[in-house]
Amino acid sequence: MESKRFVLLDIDYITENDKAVIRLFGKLKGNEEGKSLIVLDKSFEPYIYVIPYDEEQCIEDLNEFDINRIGWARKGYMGEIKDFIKLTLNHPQDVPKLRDKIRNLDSVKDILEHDIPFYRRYLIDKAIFPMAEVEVDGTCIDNKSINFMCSTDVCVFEMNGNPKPINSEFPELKTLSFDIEVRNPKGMPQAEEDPIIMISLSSNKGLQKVLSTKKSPLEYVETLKTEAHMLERFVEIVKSENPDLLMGYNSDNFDMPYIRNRATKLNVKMRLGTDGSGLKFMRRGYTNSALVKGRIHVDLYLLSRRYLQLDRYTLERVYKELFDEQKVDVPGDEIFEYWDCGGEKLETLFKYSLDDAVSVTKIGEKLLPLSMELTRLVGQPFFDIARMATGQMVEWYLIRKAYEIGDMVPNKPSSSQYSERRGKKAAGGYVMAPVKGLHENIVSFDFRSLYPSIIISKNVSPDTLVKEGNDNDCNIAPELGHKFLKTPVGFVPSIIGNILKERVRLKTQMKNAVNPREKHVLDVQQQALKRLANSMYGVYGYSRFRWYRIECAEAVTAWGRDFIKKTMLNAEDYGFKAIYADTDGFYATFLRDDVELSEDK
DNA sequence: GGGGGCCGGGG
DNA sequence: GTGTACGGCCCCC
Repeated sequence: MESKRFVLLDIDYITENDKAVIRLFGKLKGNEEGKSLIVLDKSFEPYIYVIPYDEEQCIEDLNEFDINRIGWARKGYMGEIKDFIKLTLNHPQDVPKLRDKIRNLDSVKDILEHDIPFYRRYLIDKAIFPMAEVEVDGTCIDNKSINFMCSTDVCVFEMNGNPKPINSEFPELKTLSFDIEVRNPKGMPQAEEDPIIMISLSSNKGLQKVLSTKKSPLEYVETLKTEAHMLERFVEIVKSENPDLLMGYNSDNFDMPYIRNRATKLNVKMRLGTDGSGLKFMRRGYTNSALVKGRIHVDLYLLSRRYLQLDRYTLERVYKELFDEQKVDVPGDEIFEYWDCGGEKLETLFKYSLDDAVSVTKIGEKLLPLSMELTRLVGQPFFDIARMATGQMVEWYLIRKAYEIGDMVPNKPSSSQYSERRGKKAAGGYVMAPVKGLHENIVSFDFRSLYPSIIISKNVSPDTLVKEGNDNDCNIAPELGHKFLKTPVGFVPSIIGNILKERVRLKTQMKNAVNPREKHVLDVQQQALKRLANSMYGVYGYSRFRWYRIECAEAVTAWGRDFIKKTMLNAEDYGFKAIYADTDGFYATFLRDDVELSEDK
């Protein structure tokens, strides 16, 4: 028995002898620093909860199914502590197979926690976080015995017991950015016909290279005989560089699928994964994502859309925004001409291609830290976080917190619940149309984190919402009259409260920090908390969310409107006349100068 | 004003 | 994969 300490990069599961085996992908720390690791855990089992109408009958009915075992669990649910049947199944895929049959039993009222993917369940139950360090005990196993082909030098390790989370610093990751150029003389590239002519690579450790089938005096150009050789060389470089992150721009929907299609046509195996596996594609709603096992493929287009507020999100535009520099530009429909022409034109194309990959590396350096912190906060894989809307992050954060305090996680809405919810919409924030004209002496007022503050101060939460009760014990929302218990502190308010407290702590620490790098890390951490707190209100109003409660959404905005209107009236007494208001702040002109300016809020 | 359709990025 | 999730803008009635 030995132990391994590593940065947890990613997680999935495979099936061996009809049983699920969790795989933790990591980078080793300590004396084998930098080597890739795959930890296997064969001991984790899928489970769901059942609320019975008739316990005895229910257990009898459940025994008819091919399930592993039946037990009991005590959990908090809708503000009460209750006992639930815990059903342990043989395989994660038995859950979607059996859940409808179980739910439809006459002895069953409902089933719970049947829609939490197995790998996510693992991270939550074992209290481990991606992008942080983990320690495991176990034994190394022979690499070849698991039929891993063409893998990078990787340690495969079978785990005993539980993984231990290590309180660790922000890990330093190796990134490799890539970009392809295609010869497409007729409109948009068609993988059936148009070959890849260049693959540019750029790492955060100094590698800069362009693979191509044409020659160039430029020292960073490496010429390969054929397109197939170029793809093989790309795989070779990824293996030798062994990056943790593979980055592209719109690579989920362009580069990766294109590479896959060309590689299939040319019969090249793109074994980019640390387990020797090829490219995989997942449908995620309206779009695709491309994944490489053991490395994290990040598409910066998605992150740019999430974190930057721009009119357009071309690589050029994003780069300009972050670095205020113009990139080399070659119009897409002229690339084939630059390529065919040769000479200086070709040289420009090489430069452009490398510049794209280098820009991706630089943009990554700006955008990745926030996603990293959100990953460490929410506790779901970086791959998922980089493709998740903030509202979803909030939900997964709450799911983890619910598990920590022994609360049951509400179900996702069924399609009928969803369509019913979609019909209702909570009224929004107060908006006052701007007063026309040129104004002078403008003052702006805004509430710091208005909605999070309301949720906390009014204890707005699904588990504190009451239909009946003594008004004295309740906060009552204006306009609508929704009531919320003053005590105990609700689930969502307590979590937002902790987030805001932690944020204050980080900001103080930040102010006192001397080291600029430390300051920056703390700043990103507090930004991540801010994002999470500010999005938390959304879980009440978005029809797809588990903690959806229209009364909570309505109450929050009603209090918000109430506060801002009262503040505007109040401000008039001090000589301010509001000229424009929106949700959590307003602009006013100062009419009198005999009153001293007071602090806002 | 509200529902349906389309598009984003990439070459 | 304990799958199938966007949001803004334009057009048209």
